[in-house]
Amino acid sequence: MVSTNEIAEIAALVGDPARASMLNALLDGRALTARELAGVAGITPQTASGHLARMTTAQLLVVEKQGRHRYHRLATPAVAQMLEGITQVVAAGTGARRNLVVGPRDAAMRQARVCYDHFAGRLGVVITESLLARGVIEFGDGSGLVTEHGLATLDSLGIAVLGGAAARKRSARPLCRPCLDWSERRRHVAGALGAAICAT
Amino acid sequence: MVSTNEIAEIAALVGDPARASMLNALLDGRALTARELAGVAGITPQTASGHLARMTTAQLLVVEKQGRHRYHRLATPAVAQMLEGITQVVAAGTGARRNLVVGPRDAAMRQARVCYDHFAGRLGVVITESLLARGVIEFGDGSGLVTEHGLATLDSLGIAVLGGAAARKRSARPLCRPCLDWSERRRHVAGALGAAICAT
DNA sequence: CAGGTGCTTCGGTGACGGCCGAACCATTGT
DNA sequence: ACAATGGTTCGGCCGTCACCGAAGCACCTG
Repeated sequence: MVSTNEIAEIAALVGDPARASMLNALLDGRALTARELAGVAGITPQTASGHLARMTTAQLLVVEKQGRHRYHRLATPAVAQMLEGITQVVAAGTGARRNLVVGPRDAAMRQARVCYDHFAGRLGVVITESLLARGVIEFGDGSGLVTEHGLATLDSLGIAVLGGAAARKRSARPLCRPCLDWSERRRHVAGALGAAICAT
Repeated sequence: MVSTNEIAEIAALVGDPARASMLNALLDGRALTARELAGVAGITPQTASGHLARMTTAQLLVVEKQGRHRYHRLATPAVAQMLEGITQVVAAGTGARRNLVVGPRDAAMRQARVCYDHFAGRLGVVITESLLARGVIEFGDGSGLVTEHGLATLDSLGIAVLGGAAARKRSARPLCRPCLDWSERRRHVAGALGAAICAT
């Protein structure tokens, strides 16, 4: 059973303005650093660090250390849904017709959304499906790769995936990584390939 | 736009163990008094009164004064959904398979649930649909009534809707009121008729 | 009109927690 | 190896808020 104390614990975490700002900034699925989150919350980095640590131990966030940066992201889609639920209550309290304004914008958001630097949402999923069907990319478990055939195809489309063979080995960033989208619950292309497509 | 401060304000309200207990006790749609809520929260009535006042001004609760009692109830279904969302996060954090335990019980809950004193859930909706199809009741906007034909039908089923003609006029309580169910989002019979059917 | 009950308001106390300054690790680049 | 940068930990300050005792208000009942 879920005790009320646990509910209060989670709610209290969201109940601080600084933490609420950070969670809100992470709502679109991006992964931000502690400094960036401190900026949006209007607090110093050391204070933000404490907040982030607490939210991470409470399973609200997950960290992904990458070099000297630590990217923070919402742990599960359930967290986003919870925030959505709270927002609904706020909207219902401050004025009922607020939904009419948010509704269309939200629908457009779901359609073509940018997740950090690559396409997400329905558009991103469709693109990914197409690339998979044409044999341009392949997905393993937790990783992805671009086929030789796919590399040529992308070049012909004017998508510069890599600067050169040298850069290919240097780049610590995964070239093609599956990323589970929240609204669609399906994989889409992330990593350098996703960014390149998005730039094009 | 919904500011993060408003989100934090609402979340902070839920973030207190005492208030979370009270909200949890009100989750099934019942209306409880301040004393009862103080009991479930384990605090004195005067402390509970302060909590209830704050939640009422924040539009989380509505009060219904009835004699010297003051019944407190969740203001909107959105509040219940918000609590549901928080609970989901708690369940996801404390162990993923918790849903397997809660799931069946929750499903049974959705099937035949009692909302204060009348049927809700899927069973309640089905009954209501049936009554509507047979012309026993009719729904307007925000109110409902029992037809003459329906009164006879209910009598033949052994459902004592009214004690007598005198009681019919006395009762300040609406005889048949549509009540929007949370899980089904569809109307079901509330009021005295719902209570009578439930008793039978 | 008393007497009783439910509820709220007021005052004071205590503790939890957010905040920042300063010092301390870790990683990168020159 | 040495600065530089991002991030975390520690110590102390201060505001906010939950809590209860006591008194006051509102409403039923005899």
